[in-house]
Amino acid sequence: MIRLGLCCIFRAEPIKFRTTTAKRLSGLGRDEQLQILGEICLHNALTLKEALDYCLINGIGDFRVQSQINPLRTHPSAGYQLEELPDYRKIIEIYRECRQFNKENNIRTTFHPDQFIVLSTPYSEVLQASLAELNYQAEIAEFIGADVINIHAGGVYGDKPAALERLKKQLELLPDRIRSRITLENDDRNYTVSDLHTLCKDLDIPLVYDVHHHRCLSDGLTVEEATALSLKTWNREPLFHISSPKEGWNNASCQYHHDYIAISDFPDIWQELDITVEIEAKAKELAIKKLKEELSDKGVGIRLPGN
DNA sequence: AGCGGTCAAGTTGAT
DNA sequence: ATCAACTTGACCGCT
Repeated sequence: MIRLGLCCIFRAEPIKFRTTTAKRLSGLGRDEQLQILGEICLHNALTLKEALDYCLINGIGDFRVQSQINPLRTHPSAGYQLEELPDYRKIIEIYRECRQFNKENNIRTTFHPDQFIVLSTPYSEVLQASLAELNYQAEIAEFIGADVINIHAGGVYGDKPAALERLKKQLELLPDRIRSRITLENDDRNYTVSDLHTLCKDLDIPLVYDVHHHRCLSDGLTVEEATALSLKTWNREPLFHISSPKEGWNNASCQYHHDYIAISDFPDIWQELDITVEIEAKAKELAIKKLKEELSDKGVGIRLPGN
């Protein structure tokens, strides 16, 4: 059974998360900044609940929460703690309601911090900023019951083994709230499944297999082999990613995501697995609807939320 | 109301 | 040395 995952936002549904910028806040007093940030965080908490409601009604069993659910949370000047926000009790209460809702309805949630989180970095300032961001996302993950915080391995710095060694060391030092949720994903520039699976096995870190990245940056493994290696790293329902290239597989720039998923890009070998597949397609919920119908037509079971 | 310019962060690689 | 590409819209400020 395949659990389909929606990533962060909607294409057609009027479910909108808000954000702001440090520049906009920079001219304001601290109280005014916190007022605005508090309004946005409250709005985003309510919007998260709306998104989860949508998932339940529409047979989507997994939702990826965007990193900016608390905008500028760890920014050097505008950053804040939840407790500083005017409505923080209400915000936390809504997160807890989301957790309960997800538990009752079998909806999985995940986080995917973006490219600025680099545990392989040799620079202590980059590392500290990365850890602060992971800590924030882990706090929200704990509130809402998310079991995955998925990151990339980061840069190479001209020496991949050394970079992997730094990554390994930092992973081992993570506090449990982060460590128990952290996963590593193969990317389309530097680190493949082949590069990562040993580290993942050694540290019991699940490997999120992105088959699109694998097709962009090959490592000699077949899709079947990479799938098998990744599956072995999971102690719970495995999480994989898929997308289709905007310009087709023969184009040099294969990294751009298409609006929809071509059913031919969905690996045959995945069809019989019990996995979560997050759908990285720009048409968002519309792409999931289409893929869900096409998979069902092929007889592939879809794990629906709701019971 | 509509549109264009702008937005925290790291790393790589093209120019 | 500089800067676009990752991804990606949402928001502000100007017509």
